[in-house]
Amino acid sequence: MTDTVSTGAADAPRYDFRTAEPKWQAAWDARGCFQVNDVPTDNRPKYYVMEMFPYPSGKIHMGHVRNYTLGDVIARYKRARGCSVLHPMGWDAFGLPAENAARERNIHPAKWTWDNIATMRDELKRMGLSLDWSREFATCDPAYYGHQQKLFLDFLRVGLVERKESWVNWDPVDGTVLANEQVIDGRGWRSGAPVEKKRLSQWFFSITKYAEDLLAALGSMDRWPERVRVMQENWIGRSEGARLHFELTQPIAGIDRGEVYTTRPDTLFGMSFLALAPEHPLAAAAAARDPAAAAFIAECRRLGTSEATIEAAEKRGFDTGLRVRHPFLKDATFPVWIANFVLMEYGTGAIFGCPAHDQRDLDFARKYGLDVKPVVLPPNADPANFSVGNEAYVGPGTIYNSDFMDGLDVDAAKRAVIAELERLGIGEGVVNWRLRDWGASRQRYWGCPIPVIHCAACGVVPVPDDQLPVVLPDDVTFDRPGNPLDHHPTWKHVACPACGAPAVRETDTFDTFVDSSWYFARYCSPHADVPVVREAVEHWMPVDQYIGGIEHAILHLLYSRFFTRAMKATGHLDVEEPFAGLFTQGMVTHESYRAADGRWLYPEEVDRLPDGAAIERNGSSPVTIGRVEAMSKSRRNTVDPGAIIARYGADTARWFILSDNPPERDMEWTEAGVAGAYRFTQRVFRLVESLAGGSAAAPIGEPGPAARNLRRATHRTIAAVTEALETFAFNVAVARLYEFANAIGEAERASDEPGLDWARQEALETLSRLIAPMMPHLGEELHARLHPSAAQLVAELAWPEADPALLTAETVTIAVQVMGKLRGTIAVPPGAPRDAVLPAAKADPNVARALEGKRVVKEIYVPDRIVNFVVAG
RNA sequence: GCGAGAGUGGCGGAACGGCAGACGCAGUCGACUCAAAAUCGACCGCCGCAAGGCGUGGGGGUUCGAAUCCCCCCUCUCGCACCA
Repeated sequence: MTDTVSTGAADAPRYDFRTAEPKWQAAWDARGCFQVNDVPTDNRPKYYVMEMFPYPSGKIHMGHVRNYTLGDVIARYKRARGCSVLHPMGWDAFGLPAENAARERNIHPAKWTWDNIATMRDELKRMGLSLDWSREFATCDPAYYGHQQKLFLDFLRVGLVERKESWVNWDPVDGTVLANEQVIDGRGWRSGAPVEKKRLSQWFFSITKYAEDLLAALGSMDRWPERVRVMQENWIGRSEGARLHFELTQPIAGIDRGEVYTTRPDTLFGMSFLALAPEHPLAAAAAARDPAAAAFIAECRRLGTSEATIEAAEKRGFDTGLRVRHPFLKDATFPVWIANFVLMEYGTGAIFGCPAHDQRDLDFARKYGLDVKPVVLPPNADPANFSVGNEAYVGPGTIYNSDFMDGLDVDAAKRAVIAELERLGIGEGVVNWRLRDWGASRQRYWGCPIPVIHCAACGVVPVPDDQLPVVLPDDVTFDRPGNPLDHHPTWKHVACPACGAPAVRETDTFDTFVDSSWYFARYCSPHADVPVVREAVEHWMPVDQYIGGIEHAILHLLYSRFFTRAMKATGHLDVEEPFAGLFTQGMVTHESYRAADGRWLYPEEVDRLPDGAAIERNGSSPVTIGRVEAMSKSRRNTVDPGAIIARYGADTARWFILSDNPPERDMEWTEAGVAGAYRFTQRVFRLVESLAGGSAAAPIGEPGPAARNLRRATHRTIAAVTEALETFAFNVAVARLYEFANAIGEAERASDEPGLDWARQEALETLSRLIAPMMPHLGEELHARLHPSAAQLVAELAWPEADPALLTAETVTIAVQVMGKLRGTIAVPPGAPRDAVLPAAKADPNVARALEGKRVVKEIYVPDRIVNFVVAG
């Protein structure tokens, strides 16, 4: 055949993604390319890749596109590498926005949610993701949440769930309780309203029972980002110290002592006061007899955690007039204060204050004129002169002024004092955790009902398994504040399953984080009539690669780790860690635009001028170009994926999003970048068109140099792209494919030498397959054009293998340095011997000039890399 | 304050201790066009006419050789933050 190099023709064939993309999506679908069995029927290695499932808020956004593209590249690559790949998708479908829509627009939350799911499913399908759609589910479906109720009841049976009264975070705007994890800087994570403290009866998952294990396991999770592990570590917050009690000189309201937790028991002799959290029972006892104390406590509560944050530096206290005895100093007593900086949630809600060696205690002591008595002497300090000013001494040193601890260092003193406290029976060494149990009750309609019944006679009665699922009623109204389930005329009134007497259903629903704490397990057997089928989860779990945003570093990921352990404890599965590998992607950002009158403008409302300035599209008034920041509706710097896919195709969107930068960093979405990616799809298509479908035979004799070089480029690209995909360096994989396309284009221009078409055929075929994880539709289209009668799709083909013999170039260029500075390059065969290379290096004119008149004292030669002459003088 | 990460052309970014800036975007010039778009070709770190010099946040060090390893410092981003 002859080479018909079509370059630059105006009528060059154009890749029509509008017909190609639906065509290949239908082909994958028809052949069930991405479906796997719950329990394997072959012995291929399993690979479970999953992205965080979306909340069906309306339409997909660019963050989804990035997330699902990343996962899809991995899924397609692993499939080509011979794995049986589980790649599922579903919907995190319960949540407050659905109720807000109901209140604001009078749409039922279920309808709003299912309509959004339909829209978003459609959009995801247009992306050409290699998902097993037969596993799709939504968490708002009783077929899902009924099993969640079963899990809850199982957890209840083994004591991993309990109902207890506690101080909770109350969001006055959303009208619900929030978990600690959902309070950001003292404000509700959704509403942004200052959170109040309330005492309520709530359901708690006993996540603290696994504190030790959740922390210890982080150490071996080497495929998680360091960042996330550290965040979880801090959140779990292990500390070692002592718990001890102080006797009150006079009991109050039946209380005769106060218990504190400290990590510095070695400073016990430096005590000058005891401080209570405002919510502490002893504080309440003091308030009961002293209106001033009550007023102080009320003031603390009114300020709440939110404004307390703003006033963080301001320490406030109230002296109750109570006094406690020191455990070791016979006659010493100390005042008991209520202090706003002591947290009821941590330790025992009470501390002993040692101002000399704790900055907070020192600030407090200075403000209220309390004693400051040093008991740790810094190295080389003079005990007669050492004193503490406005900075507490928290470093190492020798204990003094401390009776039996005198002369010990800090660690030895801690051991000594704990031993003494234990001997006297007034305290003990303990490990303390910052982690709290997970309060999961929410006073909301659009969530999974908590399957218990409250009976006046029997107490809390679990709903019997055979009455599950407890289904949400459809006929609810949103015309008044509060929980519609509670307002419903009949739903909550049921007979007690134990005694048959009239009883009341629990009207709280679960925190939606419960829904997402086990969905990865449900995907393994999504249609089973039990929560999970053991055989299926044992085959597929853990998730080999989980991908999502960093914003879930604590909440979702920690809850899921807990749930997996609890499911193991209740016999549902047999793994501890749900996610063996975790990848956290960066955000998608965009420039923001502002009109002269301050209105934010969408990118499509703005035109860029050649000089870089911007004007409004319909009016030519100037536009201020703002910062590049995360896409958000409020700043209107969003780009609708649906519009991009309609205009450029899914492959272009996928290619650009992968090519821009490393996936863990924030990427900037730009129109120019998308256009560049689109041009590449057309260029690659033209390369294949130019070969015009024939299959070229191998040459009889030795192929020409252009053919040989192209073959080497082909095999080196296979190796390079493989390596890049293995390490998540998708931007590098893209770069290697650009280079490869350039190499193919160059070969095209070579003379019609023997074997060139044959080498081009191999190159293009390889290109179609290497490109397919990123641009699957284009990959199929190229493959079909190269092999019009092919029986298999690229999606069904194995990954190309690089021939090791073709991985090195025929000649290598070696850099020649003199004293570490580059003076020239020489071309030699790979692995050329030292005594052939060094004379050639010296013969290079530039090198010769640099060596002139110098004495070479050392010659460094690293084969295929470098020559370096070290000279004297 | 504590912790984690990052500083490389106009921009995004490449680079087992071995030719810094691959690849893309933007830009410049040229070809093809009546013209434009598209396409194709060439150029594209800084200073310099050139020879050459200088260059990976700054300063030291190790090495024949450092963006890369070690020490000190600076800046930025993110997370946590009264946790006793």
